[in-house]
Amino acid sequence: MIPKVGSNPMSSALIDDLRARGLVFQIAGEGQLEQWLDGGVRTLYCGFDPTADSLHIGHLVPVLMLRRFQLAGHRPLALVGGATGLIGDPSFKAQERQLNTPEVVAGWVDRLRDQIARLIDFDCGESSAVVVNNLDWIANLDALTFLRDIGKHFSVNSMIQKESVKQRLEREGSGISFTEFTYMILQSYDFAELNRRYDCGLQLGGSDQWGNITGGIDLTRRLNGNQVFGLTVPLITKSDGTKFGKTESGTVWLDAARTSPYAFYQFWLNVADADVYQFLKYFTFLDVAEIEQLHADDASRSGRPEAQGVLAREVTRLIHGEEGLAAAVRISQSLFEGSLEVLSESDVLQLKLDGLPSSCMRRDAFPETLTQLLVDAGMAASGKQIKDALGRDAVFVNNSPVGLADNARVAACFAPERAVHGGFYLVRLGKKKYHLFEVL
RNA sequence: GGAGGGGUUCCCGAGUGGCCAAAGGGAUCAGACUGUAAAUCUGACGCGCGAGCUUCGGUGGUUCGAAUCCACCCCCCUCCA
Repeated sequence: MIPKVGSNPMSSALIDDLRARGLVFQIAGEGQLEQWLDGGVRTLYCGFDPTADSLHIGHLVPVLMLRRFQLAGHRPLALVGGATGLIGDPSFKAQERQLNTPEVVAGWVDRLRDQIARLIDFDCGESSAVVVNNLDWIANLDALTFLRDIGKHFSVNSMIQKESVKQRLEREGSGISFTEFTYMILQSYDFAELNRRYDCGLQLGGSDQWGNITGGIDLTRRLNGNQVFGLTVPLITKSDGTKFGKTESGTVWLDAARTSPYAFYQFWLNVADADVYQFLKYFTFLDVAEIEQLHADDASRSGRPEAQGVLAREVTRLIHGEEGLAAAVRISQSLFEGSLEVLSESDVLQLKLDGLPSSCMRRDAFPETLTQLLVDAGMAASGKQIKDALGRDAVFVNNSPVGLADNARVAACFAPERAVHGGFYLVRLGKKKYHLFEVL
């Protein structure tokens, strides 16, 4: 549940809470930021560049930060980088990025705006959020104005000192184009412009944005004579050292069409014990004390912790709403806890609608082998893997085990009398992979 | 422009004429154990149900036979100008 705005009106308490959650990595203007926040309703912003048609869970912490500030009574601006997305941020990137066409980027901007809009409140009085697009002030910026009025404030000497571009400057083989090198200037200009237009005084970002944020702070002081602040959140890491936000099937997106609510829910449900309490602090609005209590309770009990379930429900509800959460829970329960026989026909159809991987085929169009069929369905990368699973009795069609001997007997495995509700077959590979086949 | 080093299967990295679909490690997939964890152990890991087919920067060549030898080309790294 998203708490109501104004539930935590004390701003210095906000920073304390953020620190307790481990959400503060660096602060520019340390010491003065708290006072500034305590002085009234403040405006802050965080930018999101359109690099795809959806945000992914890597973007979630900064978006939720906007929400956290809003809950504390401040006004968040969500900036979508319609202009900066056309340039490409070089920060800590190993290589020059491929440019996307303006049409494509514009389409992505719309998608991101819709996604962000669902997570912050646009109708809560003076804390109401605003979505802005830097294309509005950068598109018509002419070269001379840019060079004389903005560029003059930047020292190349200091720009090349920034850690975020250092490796690109020093590394042989992969340099940096002038285009990407100027990215920092555009983002800095955003801050100054938002300060001028909205009296925005704080920029949030990931730790990789530190260089761009301090650049904006300097420019705002020079251009507008105002002192503004910066705050970065830490890079989300996992205890096992692997990259956060990726699964075997790739990035975990916020868009339900790319990552189903079921898959999304499962992602959080499978978070390691060593990470789950920290993630609860990062990704939910539960009180830190509440999370600590949950941690203590889990530790005092043997068996499976409850934290993953709490995390999965909270975050899935936040992103996909009560309906999305209900769908995810429904599928998870029927697959992992219930038995398939008890599913009604509408339940089976619902599994499909709820995002369980599924495919439809004609009975007379079966491939020759199960390996082929399941690879085509995307259940494994190669027939070898299916073969291995078949040999270990790890494949089930509607809960009936099928083995290596059945490989060439596809029709028998999918015999009409084995179907559920006419023509449905739920194939399980291993413990967690499911695929629903509808055979006509 | 000159001198040297290097490009191997998803990644790192061995391999310098047949025993090589190519050591070892990582990642990944499956099994056991569990909690739809972690750790550990086992198996798989170019493609193919199989016969078999296709790989070792590229193109040609030598050879009964090449990732390994030769020629040319492309790319990367280090040092010197």
